[in-house]
Amino acid sequence: MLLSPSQENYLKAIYKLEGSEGIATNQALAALVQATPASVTNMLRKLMDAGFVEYEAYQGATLTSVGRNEAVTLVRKHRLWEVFLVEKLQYDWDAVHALAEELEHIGGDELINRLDAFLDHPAYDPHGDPIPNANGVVRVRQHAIAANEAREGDVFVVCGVKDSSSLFLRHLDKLNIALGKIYTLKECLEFDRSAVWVEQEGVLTNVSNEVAKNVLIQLTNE
Amino acid sequence: MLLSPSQENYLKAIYKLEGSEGIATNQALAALVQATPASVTNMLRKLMDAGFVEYEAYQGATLTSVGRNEAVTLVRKHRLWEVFLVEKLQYDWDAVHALAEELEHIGGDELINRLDAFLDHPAYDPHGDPIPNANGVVRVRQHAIAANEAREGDVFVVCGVKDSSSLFLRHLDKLNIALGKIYTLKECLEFDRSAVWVEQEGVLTNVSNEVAKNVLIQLTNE
DNA sequence: GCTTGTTTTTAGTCCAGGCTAAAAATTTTA
DNA sequence: TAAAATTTTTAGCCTGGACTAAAAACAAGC
Repeated sequence: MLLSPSQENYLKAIYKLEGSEGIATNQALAALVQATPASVTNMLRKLMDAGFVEYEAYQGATLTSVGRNEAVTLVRKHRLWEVFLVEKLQYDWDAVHALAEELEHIGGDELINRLDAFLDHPAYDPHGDPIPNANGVVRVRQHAIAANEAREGDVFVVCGVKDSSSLFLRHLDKLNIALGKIYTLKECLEFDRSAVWVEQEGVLTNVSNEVAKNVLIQLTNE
Repeated sequence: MLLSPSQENYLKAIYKLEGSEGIATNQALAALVQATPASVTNMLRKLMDAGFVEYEAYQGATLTSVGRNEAVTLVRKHRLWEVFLVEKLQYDWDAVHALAEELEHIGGDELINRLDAFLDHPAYDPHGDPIPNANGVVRVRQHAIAANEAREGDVFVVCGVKDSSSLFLRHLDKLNIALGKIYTLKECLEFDRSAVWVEQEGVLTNVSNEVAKNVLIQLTNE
C-alpha cells in the first residue's frame, strides 16, 4: 500500500511523539501536523485500517512495526536530503528543513540508497541528528548531554542541537558555535546562569543558559 | 500564485503540444496528463482564471507568457534533475524520467539554481535535450537531423533521441549506441532501409530504419 | 460522586481534482 | 449542405484531506 505525503507526515509525527512522550495524543499530533484534532481522528482511522497504526478511541496512537519502518525510512530520507543540501548545494544549516520536508516524499528505497552512497553514508545530518541506515537501524548518539549540564573545567565537543529552528541556528552562527568544535567551560556565571566557553585558540564565548540547554555536547574523557 | 503539481503538469503538457502542434487540443492534453477530456476542460478554466493559459471553448489552449515561463522552468528543473540522477547517482538514462517528474515539483528558483551550479551548468540532459538557462532561454540544438536522413559516407555524432521511452533507450544500449559517439554511415541497405554504421574503432552496427528515425545526429563538416 | 473543564469524536461542509454519461459544438463525409 | 462522426463541454458524482460546531468521553476537584 502506498502512502500519500500527508499520511507520511502523520507517521513521522507519531514516531516523534512516541520517542518523546511514549504515545501520540490527538492534540499533540494536531499541533505537529498543523491540523485540527478532528482531522487527526479522521486520519488515524485510515492509518489504522491500512495497518500502520495501533489506535483506540480516546487512547492515543502508536505505530505498528510496519508503520515504524515507514517512519524511520522517512527520517532517513529527510536527513540524507539535508546532508545533500548542505554539503553539495551549500545551503546554510538553518535553511534546509523545509526543502527536505518536500524531498523526503519522493521516490523509494532505490533513490535514497543511491543518495546515501553518493554522500558516502553519512552518520549524522547537518544538525547532528543520527541518520538511520538502510535497514532502519537508528544509531543512538552516545553520551550526549545538554551543554547546560557541563561543569567548570569540562572539555567537550558540540555534537548536536535540540532546537533546530532557523532562529536558534542562526543565533549559534552569530556566536560562532558549530558542530564539531571543541570548548573548555571556563566559568559559570551565577547571576544569569550563563557560561563562558573558551575555544582551543583562546577565543571566549558567553553562552546563555537558554542557548546551552539547546546545545548537545559530548564530554571529552581527559 | 502557487501552482499544484497537477497544474504544473498541465502547463508542461500545453508547452509540449504548442511546440509540436502549435496549439494544445483538449484530447491531446488528456492523453498527455493521463486524464479524461472533461477533467482537462475543468483544469483549463482554472489555469485561465489564474492567468497562465489563453483558452476559448472548443478552440484549444495556449500559454500566456507567465504560463510559458512556468513551463520552461519546469522543463529546466526536470532536465537538471535528470542530469543529477545519471551523473551523480549513477542511474541508467532510461530510468530517470519518472523520478525527475516527481522532483521537478519541489522547491523554487533557489534550489534549482544551486543544483545547476552544483552540476556545473550542464547544457544538455542525459537524452541530449537542451536545458533552458536560469532566464528561461532555451538554447536550440543546431543542425540536428534524424539519423535516417544521413547518406552513405556521412560522418556524424549522435546528439539526441526523439523517443525517450525506456524501451527505446535500452534498445540503444544493446546496440551500444550512446550520445557523443561518432559514426560513419557505411552502407544503406535497400531491402529493409536499415543502415550499417561504423565506429571509429571499426566496429559495425546494423541500425534499423525505425531506430534511425528516433536518433538525432549532427553531421560532421569533414 | 457530581460538576467542571479538557480532550476526543461525530456530523456535516468544503475544495481540489479526478470521474461518467449525456448534451452541445465542431468537423468530416457523402 | 445535411447526416454522421468526433470532439468538447456540461452536469452531477466521488474521494482525500482538510475544516467547524456540537456531542460525547474522560479527568479532576470539591
